[in-house]
Amino acid sequence: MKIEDEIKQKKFLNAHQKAVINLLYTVNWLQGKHQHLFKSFNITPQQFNILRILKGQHPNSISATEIKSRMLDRNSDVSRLLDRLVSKNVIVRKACPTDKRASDVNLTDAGLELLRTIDKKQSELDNILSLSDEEALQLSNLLDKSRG
Amino acid sequence: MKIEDEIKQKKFLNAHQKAVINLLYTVNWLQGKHQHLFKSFNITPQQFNILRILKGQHPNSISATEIKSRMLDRNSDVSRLLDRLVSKNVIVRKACPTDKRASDVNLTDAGLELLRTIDKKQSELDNILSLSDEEALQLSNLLDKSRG
DNA sequence: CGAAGGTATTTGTTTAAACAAGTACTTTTT
DNA sequence: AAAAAGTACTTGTTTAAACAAATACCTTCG
Repeated sequence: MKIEDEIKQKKFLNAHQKAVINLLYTVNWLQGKHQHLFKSFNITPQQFNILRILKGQHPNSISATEIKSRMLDRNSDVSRLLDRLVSKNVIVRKACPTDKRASDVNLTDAGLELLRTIDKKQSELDNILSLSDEEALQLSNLLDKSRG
Repeated sequence: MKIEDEIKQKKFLNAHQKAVINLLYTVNWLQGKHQHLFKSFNITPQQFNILRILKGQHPNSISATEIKSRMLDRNSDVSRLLDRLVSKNVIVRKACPTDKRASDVNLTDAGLELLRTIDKKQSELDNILSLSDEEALQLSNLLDKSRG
């Protein structure tokens, strides 16, 4: 369905404005799908984002600051996001031996297990976009270019 | 800058996954820009979204339900969003004469004035994306297709 | 060395999102 | 016409964002 019909706005000032609104609308739709999947595992998309980053690093640990720099939303309150993940027993925070200000964050066995479980449903996520591989690539390239 | 470098993740499972992550990342970036602009007017992007919908309708009124159906984020708590706009004196809520459950929402003069002021800065928004008109259109079409 | 400045993270506070449940109608159905 | 079902919100509550400020530690430089 075209964006004009989705939000019942027939006219846009120009192609840029239309693309911006379409981006905002589409990601909202996308986040809804993500939330639905993650909710069954009792985590939020942002929490999954952190788990994904930790997995890429596993079995090495990583600091909160480094996590923040890799997050999709860098304005996040990483400190309290980590608190929530600790209370779910999927990550652990240890004091960094070389820098007492910093913390080393790691996945727990339970965290790894959770990621494995989610991975099994990952296919549902990967095929959310109704695009061919070539179109997906084209979209990604346009997005890279969009950010200037 | 490519998404790989932005989030320091070199490998993606496939083109779909990369496009999904790029979408989430790009919109986050985009919302940051929007928030920065709207903050100077003391409103949130969602509040602006509602004002924009009301403007498209002006001088006619529109119900809360209809506003919700046109919003970019349809899960919003429209009721309290409208409360906040009322308390800022930019909209008014009247009882709908034909349906006592419904409310008629309208922009106030102050609301129109606010929109005019924002419009003057609109050009900053319209050129956020570093894309040609053709590319913007192409992006919009890919997004429409993405949602299936 | 010791002040000055930078970094990593936590904490506080205000505001908004998320989800469920309630209220007051209106419309449909029997 | 009265019960049942649907609609248009509103309210309550829990959880998370947003933004500013504080804390504790590291680094640098005179």
